[in-house]
Amino acid sequence: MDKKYTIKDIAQMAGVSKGTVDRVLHNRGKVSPAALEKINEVLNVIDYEPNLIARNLKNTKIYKICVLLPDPEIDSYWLPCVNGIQDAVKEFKPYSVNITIQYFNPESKKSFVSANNAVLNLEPDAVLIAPVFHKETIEAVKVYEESNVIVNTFNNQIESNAVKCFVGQDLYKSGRVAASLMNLILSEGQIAIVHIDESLKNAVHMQEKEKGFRSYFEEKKLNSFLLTTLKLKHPNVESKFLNFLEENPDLKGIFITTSKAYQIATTLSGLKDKKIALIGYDLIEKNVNYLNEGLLHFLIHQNQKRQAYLGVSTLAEHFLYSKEIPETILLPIDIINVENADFYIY
Amino acid sequence: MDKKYTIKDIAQMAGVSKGTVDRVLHNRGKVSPAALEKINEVLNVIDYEPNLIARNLKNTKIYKICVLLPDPEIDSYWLPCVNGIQDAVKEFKPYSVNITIQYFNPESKKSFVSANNAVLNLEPDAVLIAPVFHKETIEAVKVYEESNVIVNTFNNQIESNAVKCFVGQDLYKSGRVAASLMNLILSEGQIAIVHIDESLKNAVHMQEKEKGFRSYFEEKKLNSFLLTTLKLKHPNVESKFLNFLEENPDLKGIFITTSKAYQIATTLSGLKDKKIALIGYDLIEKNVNYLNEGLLHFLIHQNQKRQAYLGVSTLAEHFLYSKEIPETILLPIDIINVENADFYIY
DNA sequence: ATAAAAAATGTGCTCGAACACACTTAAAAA
DNA sequence: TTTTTAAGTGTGTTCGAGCACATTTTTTAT
Repeated sequence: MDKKYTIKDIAQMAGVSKGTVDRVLHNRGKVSPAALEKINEVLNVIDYEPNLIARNLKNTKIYKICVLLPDPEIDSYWLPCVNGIQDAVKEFKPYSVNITIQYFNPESKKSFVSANNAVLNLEPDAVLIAPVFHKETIEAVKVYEESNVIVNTFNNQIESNAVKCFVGQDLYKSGRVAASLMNLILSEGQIAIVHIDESLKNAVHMQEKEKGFRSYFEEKKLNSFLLTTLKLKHPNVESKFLNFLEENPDLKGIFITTSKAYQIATTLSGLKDKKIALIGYDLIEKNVNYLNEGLLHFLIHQNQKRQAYLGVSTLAEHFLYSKEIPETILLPIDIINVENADFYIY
Repeated sequence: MDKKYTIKDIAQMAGVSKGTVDRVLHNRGKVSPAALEKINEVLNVIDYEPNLIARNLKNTKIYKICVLLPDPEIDSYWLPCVNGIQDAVKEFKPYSVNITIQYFNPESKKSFVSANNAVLNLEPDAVLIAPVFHKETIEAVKVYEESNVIVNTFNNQIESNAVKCFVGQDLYKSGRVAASLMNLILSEGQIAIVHIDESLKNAVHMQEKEKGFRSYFEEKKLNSFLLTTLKLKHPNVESKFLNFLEENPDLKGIFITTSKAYQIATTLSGLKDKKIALIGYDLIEKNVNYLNEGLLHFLIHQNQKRQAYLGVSTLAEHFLYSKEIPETILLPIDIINVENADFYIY
């Protein structure tokens, strides 16, 4: 019943040679109707599963997968991704899949373009892109498509049907999750939605989260809340935020749409009298520290490590085992507080 | 640089035959110091990774893994586990690993014992047990050890160093997580810790959760809360609970330590005037429905599906790729509310 | 010095799928 | 009927690791 049948077994049972069986299995034609029927009869009775091990043995091609990632030394947000990729590298090392990372400067479009050119020169079979620059990515993807290179993206979504698969999170929903948590901590008052970012690369990202956040309060008709949006940019994050605090002395909660919640927490830790609910994103060390201190109340885990890992592993498994690549992989929106954070940090 | 070296390559480089290289790689002895040195020199320079595909090709042994699981038709709690196992079955079908499930009646120790005997007759290479019956499991594990069968457990932990690996959750911590959420919904009042179970099989399980729950309030010195424990057993869950409600009219919150939170929610849905915070376990359909209705506030996801999957997949990968089996795999304590539940339901 | 034993080394086959190529049989054309 | 072409079928090799066995070299004993 659970015996593993081989092509040779089938050939024997059908009274033909393994070559003929092979032709039937792969629709290579050149098979007489009589032989076809005999073989199909056998195939209908038994449950043939080709031995993937043997199939791949013959395949000496080394598949090349390139990952385009912002340099984590410039923006440490991307560090977990490197770990995720390295996990995949380790996993697929014994197989004929070669994974390389190409870093670029997340503040320089030029750097992104030249990184793409470098990748193209490596003639990869597939690439995984963190599409920080929208327009430039669209163009790069076009070139990859012409060269028959499979493209996966992660973290940020871009609209292009040349992209095979996107790994990420439903940002709108994650904003709603944040809102539901905020509504649990507070029952009324002013809440600020704060966008902190050096560049405005994540504009769409942050907007989606804000939309989701606001939708929750609107839908539930929670009129006792007042939502205010605040944009902060690199050199003067703290000063501008302090201004905002002075102008809004009754602020009760802050939803930070990026991983920079720790910056707000740092500022607030200097003001002892303020008791403000903070919800942010990502389990980076500084955030977790403030979680432990009780200044940060919730973090939403975007699990970039797993995003990056899944981005390449689906590609590798596609090449190795001809697994299908799903169009989108949406990771769960993990709710983290001080009590369960440990289990999400690797 | 990233070329894949084969044993033949190494043999050629070292000026010996592949047989000798093989002996060195596997410490099979019978190698002259001169040859050993030459080969080691080559191995130090290049980065040899044996081709696992080729290695496993020759290995025609079909590994047998048996899963001992309570019949999900008797207790639907175990249904997700079946799905997890079936995922693993699908994944490893093309390889020489055979996974079978042996069901037993979770209310009958006799059934568990006979299931173990049936499994033993199949002469498995490894088993994964849901150790519902503590004493019986310990004894069964002893027998498996004597027959050199690897034993993994999941869901419940048992103390036996004959068990190779446990997959589960930190129950104490999960109780603390529940407490932290309760403390967010309520700021004072009486909270009931409710243990619901047909049999008292999960005694340790539930106790650990209660300990964790209580520890949170004790540690934070939250004296405005009053914690009460309530045990409910099958035939008269509702009546006893209604009694309890009458005797404790000021009850503000309930923490249900099993997956039966929906039973409490059902009863409460009949009493319109009560507004009680509910936190329970497991994303079973009935619970999720009450989550959507707003009667249940939080669920803690124990992810039995993944527990079962990991339980067998670590075994399969151990056999196929000689991966190490970790001693314990602790799954994260996922916090679920109505906003993020979708992403955890498969 | 020669035979016997031991140690070291090399050869060749296996696993299952895939595919090139050789071969046989049947059908169509001369 | 014979030749040519096409259709159908079978054989043999490859992939890399692993291991049995044959062969060669070295060491030890007689």
